[in-house]
Amino acid sequence: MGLETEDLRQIDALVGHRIRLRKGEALYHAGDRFTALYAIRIGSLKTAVPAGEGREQVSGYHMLGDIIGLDGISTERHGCQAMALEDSDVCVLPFERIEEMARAVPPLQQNLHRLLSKEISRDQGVMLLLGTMRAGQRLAAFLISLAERYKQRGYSSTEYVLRMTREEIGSYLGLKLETVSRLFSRFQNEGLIRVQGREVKLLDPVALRQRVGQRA
Amino acid sequence: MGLETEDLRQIDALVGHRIRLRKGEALYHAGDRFTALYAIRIGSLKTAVPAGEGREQVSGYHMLGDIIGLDGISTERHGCQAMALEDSDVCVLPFERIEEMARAVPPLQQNLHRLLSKEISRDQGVMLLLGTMRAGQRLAAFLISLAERYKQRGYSSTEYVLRMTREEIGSYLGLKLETVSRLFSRFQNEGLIRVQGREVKLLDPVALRQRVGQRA
DNA sequence: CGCGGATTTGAACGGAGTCAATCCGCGTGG
DNA sequence: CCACGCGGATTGACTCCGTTCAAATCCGCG
Repeated sequence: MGLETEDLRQIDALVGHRIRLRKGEALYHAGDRFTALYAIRIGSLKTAVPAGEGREQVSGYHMLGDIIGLDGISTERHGCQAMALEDSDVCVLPFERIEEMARAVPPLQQNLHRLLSKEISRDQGVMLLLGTMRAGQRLAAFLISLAERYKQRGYSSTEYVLRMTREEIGSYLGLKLETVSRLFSRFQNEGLIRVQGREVKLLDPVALRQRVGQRA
Repeated sequence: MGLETEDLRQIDALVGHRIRLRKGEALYHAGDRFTALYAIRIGSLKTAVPAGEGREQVSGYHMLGDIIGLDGISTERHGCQAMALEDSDVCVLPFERIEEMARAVPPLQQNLHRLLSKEISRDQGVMLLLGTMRAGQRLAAFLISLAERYKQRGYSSTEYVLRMTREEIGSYLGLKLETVSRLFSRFQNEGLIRVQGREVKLLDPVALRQRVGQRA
């Protein structure tokens, strides 16, 4: 996901400019011409793929250090929309310049490949979640994955604030918002978490993790 | 998905050796060390990611010209298993050599990036399928996608032989094998297709395509 | 020719969706 | 300052699609 500090310095060398986004503002839309990748420096974004008839599915939640836009390379057009979930700041990484530098700097080339491959692995994880897990397992997996990502970034791994609505979480997990809401309540009753609106505290991460692997 | 003839010639230059696979034989397993990508020259393979407790989910069906193994780059280990669905032949493309050549030959570099990005787009399509579609829509989408891929390769786009069992198809689509079987029967009763075992004929591709987009 | 895996089909169950009512929190304007 | 409005969240009742369990049949292959 994120890159090492060493690599960040390399990245800095090819940064174009920065873009400020207000909450709810789109960085790009599905169908827009692809020219660059974007590194998140402040805030968080969701990506959503069009699902016909104006509907859409949330395909990812991205935070500090994440690099987005990778799916646009093949068609030269973005396949999804990226929207700020809060006021955010992203760096523009012109892709042509990335390719140039990747040719000259092998470690950067490797990082790029790893980045792309990691995204593939991430997507496979989501496919597994959507294809084989029950609703409760999905939400548990989601909460744990968030915890791990916050931890990596130096934040608390047991307490965080959701940036997405119940509906967006549901869309991401292939569930309806009512189901997500009910599961939050159930997890709270079972003493696994404490929820209040978007504030979440994981009271029993171990039990939560077990939930992911079991058939209930 | 596949590459142009021009590119295939480039690829040929970096081919290692060939591997012959018998039906049911694995090209690699999840956890195996990653060293190369593989181009399918004859036959077809499925990829499957482990899903805990010996279970697994089919994550892809790959045929002539497809290149597999992309998810192993980031961790240097394969994240899934690749198994031949029939006697097959694959070319080994040592990844180190690919990276070398990509540095020297920009068009090859671009192809590699496109390849990786295309895989991400494909996965997003599957996520959409698993996250938003009903069972009937999923199978219809699957049948159509197969038709398109066969067409691209010069085969009939309305008549083909499934290489996967009902169970494997179900696993790929997030359904149980009984559901897949029932849907085949229903589609046949509705005059959309003709099925006999693994032989499928699309009688009304247009209606089938409509099925994907509607809420039933 | 017979075995075993794959497929089909039926009946009953249950988990998540749908529809609907209510509540909560927050920004906005009177 | 506070009442109002509105989007988001919660909760309940009921429905329905896909699963589960079970049995029968088909079929490829040794």
